[in-house]
Order: sequence, then structure tokens, then C-alpha cells
Amino acid sequence: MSEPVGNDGAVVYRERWEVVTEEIRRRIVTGEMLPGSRIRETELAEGFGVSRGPVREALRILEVAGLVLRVPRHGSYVAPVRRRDVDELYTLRASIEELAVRRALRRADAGLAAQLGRAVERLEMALTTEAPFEVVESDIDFHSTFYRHADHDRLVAVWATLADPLRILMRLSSRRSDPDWSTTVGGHLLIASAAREGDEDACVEATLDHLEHARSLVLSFVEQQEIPER
Amino acid sequence: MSEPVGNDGAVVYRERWEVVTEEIRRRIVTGEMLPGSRIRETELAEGFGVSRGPVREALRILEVAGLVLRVPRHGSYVAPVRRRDVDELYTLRASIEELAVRRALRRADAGLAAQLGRAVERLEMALTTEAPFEVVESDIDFHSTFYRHADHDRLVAVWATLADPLRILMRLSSRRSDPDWSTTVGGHLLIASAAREGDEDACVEATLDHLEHARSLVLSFVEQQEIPER
DNA sequence: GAGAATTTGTTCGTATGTATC
DNA sequence: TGATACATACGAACAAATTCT
Repeated sequence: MSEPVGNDGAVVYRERWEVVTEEIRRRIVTGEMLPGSRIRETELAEGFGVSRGPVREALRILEVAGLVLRVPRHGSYVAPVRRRDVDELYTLRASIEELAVRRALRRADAGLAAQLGRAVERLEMALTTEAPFEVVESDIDFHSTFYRHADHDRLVAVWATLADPLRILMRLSSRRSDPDWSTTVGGHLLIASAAREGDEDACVEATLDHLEHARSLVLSFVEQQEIPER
Repeated sequence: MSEPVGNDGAVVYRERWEVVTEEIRRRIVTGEMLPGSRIRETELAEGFGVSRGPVREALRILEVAGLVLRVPRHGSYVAPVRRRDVDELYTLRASIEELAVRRALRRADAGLAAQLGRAVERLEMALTTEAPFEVVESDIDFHSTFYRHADHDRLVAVWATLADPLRILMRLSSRRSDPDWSTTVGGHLLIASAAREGDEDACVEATLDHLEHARSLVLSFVEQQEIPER
């Protein structure tokens, strides 16, 4: 586990449960722990070198976040991804991302266009080097830009709960085939262009088109993964 | 604490942390524990007759749900309601409720109109008997009907995280003055009418108008409540 | 500013319920 | 069906940090 020293030099006590939560989340999101697989408190606790207390608290948090499925008196599982989730994630995301885009453009922050541009470049770079993790993170980062500029804490919080399952989905589908990333990049360019010109409606329309494309792309590659019975 | 016997007669073990979570949530939502007030683990644990373990897990859950504010190595507080929250809650709610209304109407379930009608009657009844708790619950219940019929688990989950703070807001503002409930009832009638006729766009428009009215109503009565420093 | 009191963070032992043979 | 192994749920004591006097 890491030491209690922050990146700004100041001493920052990161509680055990916090470190444990982040690490389990990382393992789930990166696919190190696969959807549907069993999670044992004692096993994790021993692996981390901590007691079961912090692990329990971490699992509670991740359960509320939707990444962990918990069966009372039985155990925990990495939340399985169902076909239904693809529909839910993308419809809900379209709904809140429209709000994010509109609010971000209305604030007319100069940093928005610049950050969008950098995010597109980052994605293009990741595609040339064929780094799967970077590709997914770049894609997520592009869209996160709007949420960051929306000045809306709860909106960011909801986005965060959607972003993790989306990372898992994108990783699963890109592993199974070779998605059409050029269309994705094109979509991002279109969105960024509309954002640069401050055209709110055009930016929303481009975003919704882009999301619909992404949805159908992911949907065609996701296999049904059953929930462990009981 | 309650006994492990479910209402269907079967034995249902409700874990301590579950009961504790529900009870703390109830106290916060009903205003029994006021926003900004300190929460002491030991105090709650003794009051419930349990150890601090289940209480800690409950507080973690409620923290993720946004009802509890937690300061590391210091303590927990009932999440304070800020002016900013009113804007965030109602803009985000408008966004997802449009999705809920559209999906509910597209499914064209016969039960929808009937349940909306009953919810309106329940609100009218609550207003005549002047039962504050019932009034708030009836209002929330009316809107929940769309979410229940939207066939969208994540949408319901997000709504649930908004509904609790909204209950607190409505309670605070109705305590401070005498809101114009007749307009609220009128709004519900308009929405229910459009839903009965299956007019999706009209129903969405009526809903958004209604929410804007509710927002301005609440906003005018909410006082600034500061976050505890540090 | 030092020390006591308070409160949270953590560990570990035990109880209880579940699954399996 | 019954016994056994296993994992989680809970309680109580200890450790560490913050606040207050």
C-alpha cells in the first residue's frame, strides 16, 4: 500500500478503505477482475495486507456504485454486464450528456475548446500506438471535458457512475473485434468543432449521433453474461 | 431493532447494517436529523444497541448516496442543503424525468394512467387533511410512477438519489411558508391528462413546466446553509 | 503549547448463516 | 438428511489523530 505523502508534498493520510476501494475499482475497470467473478473478503484483505474491515467498507461503496454485486451472507461478485445494461447506459448517458454539453457551452469557457482539441489528439495518438487502455481513457476523457465544464457536481457524480461500466463495455467490445475507431474520431472532431463555434444545438446533435453510433457498436459485440444464481 | 420475520411470513434476515441504514436515512429525510448536524458513530451505535461496525457501513452507503458528508478523521454530518443544490437537483431531474416520461409513454402500459390518477387523488386528500409528510410523499409518488414504468433500473437508481434531497427541500420550504399547492395539483392533472392520451411531447412539456414552477417555488424559500468548515 | 478527552480508523476473535459432500 | 468446511456479520478492544481545556 502507498505511503501517506501527497503529490504536493504535504502529508496526506489516505485511509486504508480509500486505498482499497481505488485498487479494487481499478482491477474491475481494467478487466483484471472479470465481471461475474467471485470476490472473497479474506482473500483481498490478505492480499492487501489489511484486515477485513476496510475491505468490507470498500465493497459497500463499490456496491452502491454498481460495480459490485453483493449477496447477503454469501459473498460478493464483480457486477456482470448484461445486454440490458448497454441500453440503459447509453440512453441515460445521452440524457445527461445533453445537459452537460448545453451547460458547458453556455458558460463559454475558453478552456473548453482547447481541452477538447487536446483530448482528440490524445485519442489519435493512442490509436497509432495501439494502446487499448489509453484509447478507452482518451475517449472517456473527451466526453468528461463537457462534464467538467458544466459546473454541476451531481451531474459529474452521475457521469462517474456511468463511466466505469462504459469503460468495461468498451474494453470488452474492443477486445472481441476491431471497432471502427476512425468514425469515433470523426465524431469527436465534429463535436469539438461545433463546441468551438459555440453552436449549442449542433453540438448536442453531433453528440447524440455519436452516442447512438457507439451504442450500436458496443451492442453488437457484447455477449450475454449471466448473473450468478442466488 | 426489528425481528428477522418478513411480511410474507417467511424468515428474512435483515442485517443490522441494513436496518441501521434505513433508519438513519429516514431520520435525515424526515428532518428528524437536520442538515448540517453532527453524526457520532458511537452515539448512533448505542442508540441502536449495536456496535459501530454496522453504523460505519451505513454511513459509507449514505455518503455515496449524498445524504451524509464525511470528513476523514473528524466526523460525519447530515449533508447540508445549499442554494446551489436546488439548481443542480432540478436541472438534473428535468433531464432524466424527460427520459422517464418518454419511455413510460412509449411502453403504453395501461397501468400508468390509472396509477397517475390515484397519485393525484392521494395528493388532494393529503392537502385537505394537511398532513405534511403525506403531501411530500404523494408528490414524489406521482413522479415516481413514470420512473417505475420506464423499465430502466439505472434511471430509477438515479431518481432515488435525487428524491431524498428533494424530500428534504420540499419539507424545508413548506415549513417556512404556505406553498401554492393548487398550482402543483393543476400541474399534475395536466401531466396525467397528457399521459392518458399518450401524447408524449405534451406530457414532457407539461412536466418541464411543472418542474420549473416547483424549482422557483423551492428556491425562494431555501436559506443558505453553510458546510461545516474543514 | 502540553496534555486530557473525544472520536474515528483498524484489527482480530467469535457467532451465524450458507454451501457442499 | 446431517455433518463439516467456509465466508460473511458483528462486537469489542486497541491505535491514532483531532479538538478542547
